[in-house]
Amino acid sequence: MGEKNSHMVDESPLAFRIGARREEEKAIIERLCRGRRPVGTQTDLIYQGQSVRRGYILISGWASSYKMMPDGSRQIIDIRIPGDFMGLQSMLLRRSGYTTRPITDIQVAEIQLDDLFEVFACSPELARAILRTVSQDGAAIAERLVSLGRRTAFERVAHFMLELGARLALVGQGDETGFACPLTQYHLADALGLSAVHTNRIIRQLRVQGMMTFRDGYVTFDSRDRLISLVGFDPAHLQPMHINHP
Amino acid sequence: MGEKNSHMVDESPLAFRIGARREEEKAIIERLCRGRRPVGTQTDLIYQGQSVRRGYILISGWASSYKMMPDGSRQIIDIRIPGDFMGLQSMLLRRSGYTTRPITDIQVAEIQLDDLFEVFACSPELARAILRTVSQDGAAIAERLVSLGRRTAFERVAHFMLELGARLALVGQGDETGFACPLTQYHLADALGLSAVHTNRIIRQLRVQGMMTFRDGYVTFDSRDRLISLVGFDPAHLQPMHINHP
DNA sequence: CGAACGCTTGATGGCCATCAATCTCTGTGG
DNA sequence: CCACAGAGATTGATGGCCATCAAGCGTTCG
Repeated sequence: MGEKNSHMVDESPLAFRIGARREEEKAIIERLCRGRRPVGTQTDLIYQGQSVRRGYILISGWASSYKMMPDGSRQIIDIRIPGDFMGLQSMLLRRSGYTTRPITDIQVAEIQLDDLFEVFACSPELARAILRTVSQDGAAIAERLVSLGRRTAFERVAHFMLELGARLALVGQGDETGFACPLTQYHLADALGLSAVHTNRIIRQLRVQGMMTFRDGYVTFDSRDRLISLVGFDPAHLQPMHINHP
Repeated sequence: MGEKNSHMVDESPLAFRIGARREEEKAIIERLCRGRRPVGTQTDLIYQGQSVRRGYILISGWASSYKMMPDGSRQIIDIRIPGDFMGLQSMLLRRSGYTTRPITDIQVAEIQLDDLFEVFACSPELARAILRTVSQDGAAIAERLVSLGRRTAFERVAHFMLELGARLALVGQGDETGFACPLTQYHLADALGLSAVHTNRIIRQLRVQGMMTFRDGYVTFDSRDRLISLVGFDPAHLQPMHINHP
């Protein structure tokens, strides 16, 4: 479970995720993550349209980046979990198109673009590993694009939960039996392009069919293998990484 | 039009796009793009599931990257135009989740990951500019995620065409009156999560309303301003770039 | 204790998928 | 030179998935 790995997570989910083993590499990442600070759920880290050039590494807690639509509806671009980069785009582009807001209370490390380039200069291997995590994040978004374009509501929910479980496992939180999940059904709906009402029905359907239970902040895979084959989930793009063993 | 800028496009759409003005920078990009070669529409550049570590810069022509679904349907992740990177993910991750295939005959420059890191080491400014173009590509995908999640078919088609027009303008092809577009209605449908039949109806609707015409391989914005305000298009994330003037 | 939030379930309807048929255009081979 | 096949575009008819509206429930918290 997440318990026994929690010390790794607290210390540096990023190092854990990219498989940094040598002290030297851990030290570089630790320096990158210096100056961590807590942020509450009321505070937007990055605001739709702002032009501040900051990025963050999420140390603990969950966040979401989303876009508000003119009619008041919302599309969540991505759910961010410990070890994820946030705001790379607003660092590089003129403006961020999206708002990033904590879902739970979180801890973040603020990073400057120059810090990243410094890492790139110091350790090409580490640079490669970091680019790889960013690519993984991109692949996750592309995978949800596929979901929204060509999958039914049932498949979307199943894929999303399986994917989230796999990502969490990469940073030592949760395993194939399930994971702690602070999302509401509204978060799910907004991430998957569904209405909250319909999302609720699908969750019930998953529960009734003995596939998956989402209740009281916890997701349980009641029959993970059947679910995986039923919806055609492919975890290929989420393999764990090891520096120097790409 | 594309005509008068065609020499820039042929020489290096990437240099043009990132606003490389100094000869030194152009030379670095030119070296990155050495060894260009043609690829026909029958040949997949990157194949869903392959593990070859290659990337490409698209020099001329259009391509698409997509995922085939078990039921035979298709979701296009992105349409690639000159100046775009292709296959960064398959360079960094273990496998590519998607197939990349030319739409027209194209010219590509094959690049290795080490080439990129070399550029990063040589010219931080250029590195930043390249990362920025990659971020732009990511932002474009996120923007289509929003479309598939929360916009009607009408809005999706309009946004997609406006965005494509803006991206093409960045590499000197087309302008606000329209652009040459080798896509079929099937491409459009597969990119927007729609059926080809419905896509056809929406295109007719756009034409009848005097907003936009898509016919014989050419997109014409009959009333671009009205269309932009009608569907709430925001080109903020597509501003042209200038090295050293971020 | 009332308000806010999240979850749940029923009823109605609309957007868009699907099936089906026709038409044009292009390229190919007899 | 024409028959034919295939790709792409177009339009009508039918139906299903999911949005929307509406109402009620339990829990938390000021």
